[in-house]
Amino acid sequence: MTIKDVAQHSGYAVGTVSRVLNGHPDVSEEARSRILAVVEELGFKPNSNARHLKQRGGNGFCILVKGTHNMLFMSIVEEMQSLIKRAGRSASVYYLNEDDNEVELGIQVYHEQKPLGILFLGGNQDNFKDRFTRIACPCVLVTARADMLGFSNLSSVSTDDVEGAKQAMGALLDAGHRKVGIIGSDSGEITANTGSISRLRLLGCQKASEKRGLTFYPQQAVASRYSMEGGYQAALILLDRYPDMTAIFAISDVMAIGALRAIHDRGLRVPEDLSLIGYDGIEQVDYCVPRLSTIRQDVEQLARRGVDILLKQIDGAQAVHEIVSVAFIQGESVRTIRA
Amino acid sequence: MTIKDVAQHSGYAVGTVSRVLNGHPDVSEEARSRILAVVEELGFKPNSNARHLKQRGGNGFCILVKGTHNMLFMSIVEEMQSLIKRAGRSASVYYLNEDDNEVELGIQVYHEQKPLGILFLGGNQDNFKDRFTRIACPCVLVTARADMLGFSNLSSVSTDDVEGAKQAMGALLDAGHRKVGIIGSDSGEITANTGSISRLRLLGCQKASEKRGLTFYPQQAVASRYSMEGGYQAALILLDRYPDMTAIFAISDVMAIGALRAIHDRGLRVPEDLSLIGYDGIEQVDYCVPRLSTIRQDVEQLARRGVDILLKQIDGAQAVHEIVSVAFIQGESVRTIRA
DNA sequence: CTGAAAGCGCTTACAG
DNA sequence: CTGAAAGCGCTTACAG
Repeated sequence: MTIKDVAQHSGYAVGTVSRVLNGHPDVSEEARSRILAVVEELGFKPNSNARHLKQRGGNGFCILVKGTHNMLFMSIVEEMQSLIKRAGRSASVYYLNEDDNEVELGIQVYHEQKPLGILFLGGNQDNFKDRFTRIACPCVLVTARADMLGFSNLSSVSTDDVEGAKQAMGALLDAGHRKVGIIGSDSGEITANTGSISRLRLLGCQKASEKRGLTFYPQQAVASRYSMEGGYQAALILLDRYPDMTAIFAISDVMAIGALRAIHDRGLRVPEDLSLIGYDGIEQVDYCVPRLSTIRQDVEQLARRGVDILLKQIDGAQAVHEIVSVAFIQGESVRTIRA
Repeated sequence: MTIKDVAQHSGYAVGTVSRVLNGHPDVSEEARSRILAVVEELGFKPNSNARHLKQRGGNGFCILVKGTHNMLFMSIVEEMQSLIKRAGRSASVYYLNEDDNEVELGIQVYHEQKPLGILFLGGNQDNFKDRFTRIACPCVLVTARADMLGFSNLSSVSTDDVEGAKQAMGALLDAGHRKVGIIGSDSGEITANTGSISRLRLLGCQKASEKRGLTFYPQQAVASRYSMEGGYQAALILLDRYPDMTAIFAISDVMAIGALRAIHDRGLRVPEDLSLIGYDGIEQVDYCVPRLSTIRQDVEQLARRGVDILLKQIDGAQAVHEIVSVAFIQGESVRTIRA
């Protein structure tokens, strides 16, 4: 069943059928209705491979998600899909592991699907630096910054990780905590010149401390994967290492949830014995006992701005770099202690 | 950058390049290495549209996931992706809401991508009954049954929902509970002739009760969405309705997690005041306080069998219908009470 | 407004 | 083992 059959059945040439199918204006009403009738009758569906071969490229978006168990990303994907649908386009989603290279997958997808644009949820600066030049379609990196990468076809929408962590750490410090353990994901040098989210958040911790005239020791931080199990293990390490610790800041909620259980398993209680604060604002924190305090990333904004910017870029706009604000969410997991 | 460029640079004809690219055996080692070197050097990527045009259809799989926040499905998808990759194929994933029609999306995807096969994670019998005939490629429905649907290109891999629920309910009854509330998703008639997972699980509850000479009242069950919030609200309703209830069985873990918080908010404790058991075996139950007892669905088996069956079907095998066993996982959320 | 024809980038019999 | 050529199903200048 091809366009040729439709041509035959309708008495028109394949070119005319193609024009009707693509809604070109220069076709007679008669031809249009006759052909459409045949299409309907035969149940004809155009072969998209053939179509795209000529049109050089697909008409959908790709969303590459780094981290298969990341609840925050899940929510963003969901939101993005409905936005993309509303814009009359389609999207296919690819997942990859935290440790895999999203840019390599991007290159592959770019060539296989020839998408209109790609949305990266999460990403590592180094991967982009190395190989992103291989991707020539409009792209947006979401939740991580890309401004200092300087690619003309790569925008970014991120949250202010330094500020968010500053707020989280600040909340603990202001509640009187002085011995704060941190569950991070990366124990490299703390600097703003790197895109590592973990480091940016550690930098926020440092700033919050210094602002209050306190010293921040990078050694307070333990590395962990972005998972409940990772948080669980990291919390155990912290508990062993710092017996006088009174609070933990986990740089993601899933880690915090793991930590919550670890603390419980050590016979301690949150917040009575130990305060705990997470980061991300995933739905699940509201169902924890105690409800976790956290820094909420605005899922809706991240999704909306990401899709919006990509759409504009496809229409020829320049790459832009936006930062979406974060908000402190008060839970039940932080106790105020007296000096 | 096309296969033609590679041919030119390597000094071979396009046909030979194509054969190398596709791993055909009848190429000299010399040609192979020379061509591969050029491919590498030029960074050539074949145009999959052109490739598929000839091959009549895509070479990848599609995974349609019903429910964007379903942790169980997330895990299955993850597992499937690595299996598909290992089989030398690719997969793109599409998410749709719990209430949307997966078969309609399937039809769309079927025409747009011409996939080798489609994996449905979750699905509603009625949707399949109505429109599945429009999909002509091999398909597998995972976690729901399709045996009584009788489509020749639709296999299924499911778990024994009746048996699983029977075990869950049985565990509560054997622990001495007599007033058991149920959080389901569907309040229709309980029968085995429907594919509704909720109803099958309710049927399991009924069987567990009757086996012990107890009467089961469908009114014990309250409907809920498959979400934490749904479970939270449903638990509140149950708590109001059955003040003498001593246990709750939620037919999914996410519902159970919501219920856990609801019970806490009513000033009750699990398992001291109320026992609780979930279903699915998602990772998160292990980090709850208390750790939730649940029925574990074998994610790995579901994924492995699903992909396997699809692969075989693509090679011409008939549709099959398999059932993967479930296991009771002992947590800390069920208390034994004396009569 | 419509048709005939070239061409998209690849695969695959068919010769040799 | 390799090349030349036909053809996959569609789109789109180019004529008319």
